[in-house]
Amino acid sequence: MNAEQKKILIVEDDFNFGNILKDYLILNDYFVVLAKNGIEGMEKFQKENFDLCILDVMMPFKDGFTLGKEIREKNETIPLFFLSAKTLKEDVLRGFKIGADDYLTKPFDSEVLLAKIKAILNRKNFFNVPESDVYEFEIGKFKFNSKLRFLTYGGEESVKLSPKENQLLRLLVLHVNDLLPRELALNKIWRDDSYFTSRSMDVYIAKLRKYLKTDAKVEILNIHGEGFRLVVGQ
Amino acid sequence: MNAEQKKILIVEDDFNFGNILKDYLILNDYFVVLAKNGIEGMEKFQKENFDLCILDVMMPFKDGFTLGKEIREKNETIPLFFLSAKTLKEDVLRGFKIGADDYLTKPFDSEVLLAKIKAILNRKNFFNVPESDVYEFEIGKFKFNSKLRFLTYGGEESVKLSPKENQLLRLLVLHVNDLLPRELALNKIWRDDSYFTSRSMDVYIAKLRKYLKTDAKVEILNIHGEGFRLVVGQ
DNA sequence: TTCATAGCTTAATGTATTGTTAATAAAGTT
DNA sequence: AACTTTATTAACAATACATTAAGCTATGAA
Repeated sequence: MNAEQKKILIVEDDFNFGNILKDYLILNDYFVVLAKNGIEGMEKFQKENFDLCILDVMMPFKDGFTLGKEIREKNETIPLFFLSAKTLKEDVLRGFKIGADDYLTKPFDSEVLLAKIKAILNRKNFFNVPESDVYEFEIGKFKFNSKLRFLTYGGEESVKLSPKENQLLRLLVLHVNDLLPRELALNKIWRDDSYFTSRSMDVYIAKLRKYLKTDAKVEILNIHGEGFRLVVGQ
Repeated sequence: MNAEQKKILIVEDDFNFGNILKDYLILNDYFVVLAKNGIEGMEKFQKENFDLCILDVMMPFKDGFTLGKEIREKNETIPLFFLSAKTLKEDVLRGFKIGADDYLTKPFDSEVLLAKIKAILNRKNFFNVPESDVYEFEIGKFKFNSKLRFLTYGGEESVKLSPKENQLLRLLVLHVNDLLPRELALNKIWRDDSYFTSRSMDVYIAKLRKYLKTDAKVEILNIHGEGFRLVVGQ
C-alpha cells in the first residue's frame, strides 16, 4: 500500500461477496483488509489503524452488531458501516444506536456505497493525518531516530525509547509547533480513547518531558482540553 | 432553549411537512429553527451555531443542493442531511458529492431519522475542528493564534487563552473596528442568550481587556445596549 | 517451566485551568 | 432620581492535567 491510501476493514463471512467488495474497493484505490468473521475482525482491527470499517451483520461466532459495539468502545470516532440483508426497522435502529454511520441493506448500489465512503473519508477532520516514511528528526539539539528508537543529545548520551514513548514522540514531532490533538494520539497509538488510556498518555508525556528537559528550548506544552504541542525555540 | 440542547436547522418549503418535522424533533428535545426557503435558510445559518442541518432538495428560489454547497463552504464539518422525494441515483450521488452525511428519500421513517440524528450528534467527531482555516491575526502589536489559543506581544510573553476567551476574541477580531452585537456572540459562543450568559460574557470581556491593555492602541469599547467593538488605532 | 524484567497501565495525590455565579460598584438612559 | 446596563473582582465547583509510585503482563533467557 502507499501512504495516501485509506485503509478499510471489511468483515464479511460470505467469501464471494466479501471478495467482490474488496476488489471493487481496491480498484477504487483503497487499501482493504478482509476478515471472515467477528473474531478475526476484532483481531485485525487491533493490529493496525483503519480509516473505516464495513461490517456484515449476520455472521457466525460473533455478529456484526457485537463487533461494532466492541469497536466503538475502543474507538469513538472511526466510521462504521453495517451491511445487512435484513431491512427490519429494529435492526436499522439497533445499528445506529451502536453508533453506525450508515446501514446499507443488500443488495445495494456499489456506486452509492463508494460515494458514501468518499464523503465520510474526505470530510475534514484532524484524524486524517498523512503517513510518513521519515524516521530521522532533529528536535533542538536532539537527534531522534524513530526507527531505531533512540534519542541523542549533542552526539552522545543516547536514551533508548520504549515503543510507546517512541510513537508518541514521533507524533509530536510530525506536528512540531502545532497542535497534536489528544484524541488523535489516543486513536493512533492506543487505538482506544478511554479515561485510562488518556491517563496513560499523560504518563508518557511526563516521561518525554524528562528526557527532553536537557534542552531548555524544547518543550511540550499542553493546550487545555485539546492536546499537546511540541515547541522548539530557535 | 437551554444550552445543552442541540440545535437543528430545517429548511423545507412545504409548510405542513416542515412543521410536523419540527414538532417531532422538539418533542425529542432538540432546539429547532425552521426556514421556509434557501435564502432564509442561509440567513438563519449565519446567525447562530447549529449542530445539524436538514435540507429539502426541491425548493423554489434556491434548491437544497445549492444551499448545502454554500453551507459546506462556510462550515466544512457540520452534518448535512438531504431530504428528497427523488430517489434517482444521480441525485443521491450529487448529495454525497456535496458532502452530505445522509440522503433520505420521502417518505422516510421518523424513528430512523431520529436514530441517525442521535448517532451523528453524539459522535465525538467534529467538535474540535477549527471552523475556518484562518487562525492567525494581528491586533496592534499583538499576534493572536486562535488555533493554538495564545496571544503574544512583540514576539514574546505569551498569554494562553481559555476556549471561551479564545472564541470571544476571535469573534471580536472578525469584526474589528466594527460592532460585534452582543446577541450574536451569545448565540455563537454560549448558544443561548439569557441574563446569566450575558453576565458571563461581560466577565470575559473584562479578562480580554486585561490581556490587551499592554498596547494602548487596542481597546474593547462597549456600545450601550448593542454590543462591543474592538478598536485598533493606527 | 520458572524467573527476571522491560514496558505498560492503574492508582494515588496534588496542582492548574476553566466557566459560572455572586457581590458590589460604576456608568449610561429616561 | 430611578432604572437599566455594564465593569470588575472574587468565590466556587467541576474538570483536566502532572507526577511519582505501585501493580500488572508478556517476553525471552536460563
